Amino acid sequence: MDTPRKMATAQKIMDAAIELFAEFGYDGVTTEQIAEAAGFSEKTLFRHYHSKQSLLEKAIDRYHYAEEMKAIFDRKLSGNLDEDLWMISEHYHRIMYRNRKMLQVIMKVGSNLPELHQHARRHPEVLRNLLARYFVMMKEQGKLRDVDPEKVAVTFLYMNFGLAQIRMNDDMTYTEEEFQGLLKESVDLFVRGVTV
Amino acid sequence: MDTPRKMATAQKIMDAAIELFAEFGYDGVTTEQIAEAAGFSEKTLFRHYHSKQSLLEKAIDRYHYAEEMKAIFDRKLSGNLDEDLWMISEHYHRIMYRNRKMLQVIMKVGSNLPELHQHARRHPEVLRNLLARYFVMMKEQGKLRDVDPEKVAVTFLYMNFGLAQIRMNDDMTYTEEEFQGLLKESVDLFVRGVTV
DNA sequence: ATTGTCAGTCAGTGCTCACTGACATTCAAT
DNA sequence: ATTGAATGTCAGTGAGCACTGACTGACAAT
Repeated sequence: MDTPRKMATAQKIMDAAIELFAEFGYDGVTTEQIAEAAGFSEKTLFRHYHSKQSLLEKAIDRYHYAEEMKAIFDRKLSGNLDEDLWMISEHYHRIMYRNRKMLQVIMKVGSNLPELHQHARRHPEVLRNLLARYFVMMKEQGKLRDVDPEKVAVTFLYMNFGLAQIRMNDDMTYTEEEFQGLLKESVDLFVRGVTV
Repeated sequence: MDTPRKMATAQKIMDAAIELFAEFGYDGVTTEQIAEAAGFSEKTLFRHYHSKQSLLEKAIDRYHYAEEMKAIFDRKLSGNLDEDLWMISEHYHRIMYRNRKMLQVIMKVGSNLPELHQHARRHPEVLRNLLARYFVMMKEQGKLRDVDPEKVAVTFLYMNFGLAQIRMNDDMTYTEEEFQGLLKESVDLFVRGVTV
């Protein structure tokens, strides 16, 4: 049976693992270090996860984002370019920030674990398609100047991806407010760039 | 004496090392694999680099970009926003593409090697300052609308950084031409976004 | 008081890996 | 043909690491 106590320790161990994997990489961390950081013995780690790799794999299941973005596109779009893009950006960065540790892990894991890469690469792909569809729609409604919606989608996606990097590491070069200001300016710039 | 033969093997070994580090990460590659990929015995690797880490460190000396970007700003700017930004982007992406393997290495190395991170983080910082100064100048000359030059610089930098990611891995989702087209559209969009 | 669950201890196994030393071999230049 | 530098071979060392097994202790529910 999965008692709450059991789950709590499993959780703590995973938290510690993600934290350490993000900083030092999968190969850069020992199971002993993970266990110690979680406050348990190494033995306990192996009782909950039968291998180091399975621990990583379970952690990856935490990493969502495609699904969440899809939901946003399905429900919340107004048709106002400025509003929509701002909203999309906000959600995107919230998701990226929440998952930043796992993202660092994924970026650091090499091709040793190929399934992981496939898995991770799917997500931005989904978002790109959602954005492209959206821009096609907007163009049909005459809300864009003569641009290639695909390219515009990619530009918007990677602009945001780039900006998200700023908050990946924990150095506080930007406060939350400063970052929001930066985002605001970026999205505004982008909207001006694609409208007439 | 450093004979040409000696240098050639040292070079081959380093090339192989960078290639493998980029794909599997520093900890994910053995010295034996590196030597084999380079076509030499492991022993020879250690005769040229007295440790695995020193091999990585020597490799990092290859990684330039701040200096190159500085040179571009010093000489080649015309004052025409569109031209300048397009030129800067082009150079940036050429440098990033040339150094892509090392960039992958750097991104994958964990905090085990902190000097490396410091070293790497300096480069975008320099470029950001160069861009900020440039946008301040342009604004003084009345070539920008009422924007914050710092934020504009950061947006431009990270937009390009994001786009550079597209070509980091060797999956050929974009051809060289398609990528240039994408860049063109991005820079164009950006220029429209910051001018009146 | 008993029993089941979860965690700790400790000693250990088997493997991998960075790195070495002694000696043999290849190769290029004279 | 000789020499010296560069590379190969092979066997090994010592450390680190994922992972295990046998056993003990803490605690909560019945």
